[in-house]
Amino acid sequence: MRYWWVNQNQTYRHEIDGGYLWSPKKNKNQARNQFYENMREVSPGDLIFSFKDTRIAAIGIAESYCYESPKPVEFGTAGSYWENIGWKVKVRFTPLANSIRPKDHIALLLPFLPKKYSPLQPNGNGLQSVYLAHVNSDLASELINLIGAEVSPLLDAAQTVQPIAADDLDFSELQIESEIYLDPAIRETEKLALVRARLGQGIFKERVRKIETRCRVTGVDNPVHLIASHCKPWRDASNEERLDGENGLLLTPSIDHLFDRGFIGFENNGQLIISPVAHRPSLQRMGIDINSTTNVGAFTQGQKSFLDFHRESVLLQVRAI
DNA sequence: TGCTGCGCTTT
DNA sequence: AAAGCGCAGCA
Repeated sequence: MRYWWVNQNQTYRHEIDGGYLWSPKKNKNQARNQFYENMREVSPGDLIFSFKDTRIAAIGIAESYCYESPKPVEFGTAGSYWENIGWKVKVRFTPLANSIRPKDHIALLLPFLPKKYSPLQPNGNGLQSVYLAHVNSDLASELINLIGAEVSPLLDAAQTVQPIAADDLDFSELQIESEIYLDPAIRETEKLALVRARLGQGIFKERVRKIETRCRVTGVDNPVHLIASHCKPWRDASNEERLDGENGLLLTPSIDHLFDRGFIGFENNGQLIISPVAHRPSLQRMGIDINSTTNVGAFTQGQKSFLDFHRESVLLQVRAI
């Protein structure tokens, strides 16, 4: 289990009631933001300290991994400068009776604050620049001690969390699909091709097959068992990119799932990347060698640019700068 | 609501 | 070095 700290002054009510965390992917100026990147490394069962009005007002238990999701409409004017597509994690929050004020205990906490990306200033005040900060286990123990007995049942609950799937991904894709159907500017044949491309079939798959011959991970080469998986996801791509053969890999269904949801990825040199949040035993049962490094071979120039997007925007891993 | 602040990234 | 940015804190 890992521990996190979330600043929720502006969105506390929405996120607590809605049972989620949401962040943009990038700053307004497209700069990288470590506190948004951290969303990608949350796992079901992680414990989240919710900070609001100078206090830790609630504790959350993550119930899903991170996934791409549109900005919640209920935010209204809060964070109006945030881009429309961001990261979401499902969380069950429990408000605290003893909502401690970290500043009152800063002498105790100070030794455990990290040098970088700390959620607190040395004087105990919060920081506007923080959204989701990592909390090391020493700091977490101190906070849990200060809050007291009401944390125990939450810690127990965290041990037995049943991970929830990212159900609103389907919803937003179906929304895009109906927009395609209604668009008079798209020919009927292309509409069909675009819809089939979402499922990794049709013209898109035929185009991918001109570049790829087998599942890079399992080696399966019978097209019956292969799905054309998008490197730049269908929901993020332009219509042209949705049908671009360079934007696809032929994968068996379980590998397609792992790649689509960011549990695995590929370096441009062909090296398989395994996300730190992935459940290793499951990956092994899906036929991935988790004990040694795997190289799946070279990619074309076009594939590399789509794989850049996948690592940057889908893979559940905080990348080095 | 607006003013000040700090830690971080980018130029 | 300097500017830009952000789920803070305070009046």
